Amino acid sequence: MSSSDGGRWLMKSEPDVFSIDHLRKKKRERWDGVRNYQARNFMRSMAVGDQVLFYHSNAEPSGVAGLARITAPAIPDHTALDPSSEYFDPKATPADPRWSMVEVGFVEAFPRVLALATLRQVPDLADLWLFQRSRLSIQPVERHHFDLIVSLGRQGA
DNA sequence: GCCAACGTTGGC
DNA sequence: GCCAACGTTGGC
Repeated sequence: MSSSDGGRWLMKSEPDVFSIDHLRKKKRERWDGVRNYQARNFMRSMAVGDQVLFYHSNAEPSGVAGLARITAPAIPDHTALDPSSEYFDPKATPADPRWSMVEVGFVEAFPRVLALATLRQVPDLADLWLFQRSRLSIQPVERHHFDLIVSLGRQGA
């Protein structure tokens, strides 16, 4: 896979809930349950084919576990309208569902998770959003950052 | 399990 | 519209 002209993103998931191996088995998954406006707005700006760093959060170790890509653009997140869903939002309505989700497809898993602690030691990654915006679950990634992380991840760094 | 960071809510 | 209280995220 070479660099495309599309967008590049980092998306976090807790591997106990949904890991890169879950995505590998399912091939595609709807990224529902995002309840943060900034993250939602980034999803709305995604295009099919955009590349994604799949990040394991709250993990041992936390870090980038592999690559995914966007396989369907943002549509309303129906879980916000479902009272039985843990993601139910009483303020969401069919006319204004408030929240969005994209579909993500598996691309590859790194030989091992590229740990956050390792990323922090790479000088060229010093201004990665991940370090400053640690609570933002979906964020854009600069091309040079993305390519470097992919290179390190494939090496099993 | 602790706690810092920070987004959201709600009283005023 | 400010801001204190509260809840959540996520590293360690």
